[in-house]
Amino acid sequence: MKIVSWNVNSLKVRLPQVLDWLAIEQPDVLCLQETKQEDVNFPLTELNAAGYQCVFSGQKTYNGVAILSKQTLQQPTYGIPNFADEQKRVLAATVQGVRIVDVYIPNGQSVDSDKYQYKLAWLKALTTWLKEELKTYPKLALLGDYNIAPEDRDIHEPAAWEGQVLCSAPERAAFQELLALGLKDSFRLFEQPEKTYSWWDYRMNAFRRNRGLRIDHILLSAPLATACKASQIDKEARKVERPSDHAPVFAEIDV
DNA sequence: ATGGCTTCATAGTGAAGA
Repeated sequence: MKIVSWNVNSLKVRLPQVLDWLAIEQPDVLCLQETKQEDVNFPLTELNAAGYQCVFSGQKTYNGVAILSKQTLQQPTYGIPNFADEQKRVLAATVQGVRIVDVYIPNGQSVDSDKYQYKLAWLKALTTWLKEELKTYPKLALLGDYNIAPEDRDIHEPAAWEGQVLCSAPERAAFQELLALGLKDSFRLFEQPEKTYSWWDYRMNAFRRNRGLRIDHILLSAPLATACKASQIDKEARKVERPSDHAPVFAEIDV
């Protein structure tokens, strides 16, 4: 089972790229973030025609998540239960007995902002929920844009980013709390090239200079981590004309 | 250099992203 996370930064703008990419890569499951599209405008017809079932939760302008799957999507959940949030950032569904959780974790803007406090509270609510979810679904994959670079090796210039949002100690501690649930970072289960990132700023030729961060992740519960055969980041998708600023992140699991 | 670039909502600019 090939599962992928991709922050597309507007599904309206990126739909042709997503369709081209699906036709080539043929993942079993694709989790999208930042669709920035109300549900009434979701391109269901096009994606169904491409062979994918969909669940989606969107809003105008910001946020928005969707799960695309070749196989039947069951037991969909919208948002974090018992956590009031106007922002559409979470979707879960079961595919072939695997619980797929798609998250667009808040950016946080800067460590001294209200949005940063919202991010930390949000992460706490996510962790509390997943602890319960894992009891129901031992085979669980948490995919998405985490907006957290877990370690210095996930940053092109750690000194410049030290203590900044996406890299701060409380955010990294929150990431460790997710790992403490028994989840594994699929990317780090394997030997990886140095300086591999999943996001590059649109400005300052950041992609050409490989000035990036690894902030998109696929965490796997123990039974899935054991069954994981590969994980990589598809940098090619960032090279096309008018790309998303994020690249797709892959994990391949024997299920 | 507190900018750089892209998107959205909107009709000239501002917010937000990361």
